[in-house]
Amino acid sequence: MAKRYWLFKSEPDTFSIDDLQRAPKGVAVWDGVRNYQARNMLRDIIKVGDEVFFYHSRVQPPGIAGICRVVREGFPDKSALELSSQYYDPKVHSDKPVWYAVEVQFVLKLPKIIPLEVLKKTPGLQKMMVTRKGNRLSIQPVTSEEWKIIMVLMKNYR
DNA sequence: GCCAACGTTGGC
DNA sequence: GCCAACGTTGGC
Repeated sequence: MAKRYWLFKSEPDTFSIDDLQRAPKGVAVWDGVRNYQARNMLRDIIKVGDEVFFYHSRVQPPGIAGICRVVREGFPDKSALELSSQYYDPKVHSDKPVWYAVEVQFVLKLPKIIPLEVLKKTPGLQKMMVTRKGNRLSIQPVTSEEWKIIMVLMKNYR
């Protein structure tokens, strides 16, 4: 099976690449995803070893902040059951999970974010979800071609 | 902080 | 099952 690549969005005020780097062993649960399309990818498609661009949204500038790797495949997102969690979902019961999480491990942090504006201008990246207007999906597939292009771009940001 | 774009909800 | 209303995302 060919290796898969992804882009995960996070608001750094909630969870940033620095938070991931500081976590024990650089490992953290990627939870709180409450969108069915993203859920399906977390539950069914994303596998251990897949590589992920860590994207910071709702900051200036938004863009790719680093890389992480999937170390645990889809499992029920417990935050949906926790009343105190901002991700609590009253329609979820423990015997029938609705939402799923994965675990990721820190790989690298870029000294400088690769801004969305640069991604938009880079040939070969115009079809990426993240560069398209109005896209809100927080878990996005990235093609191996796009991954390669961004890895080359990255040399200017480290 | 604004607001366009999108996903979800719920009345019918 | 349609679709208007609503809530959320996220760039700007």
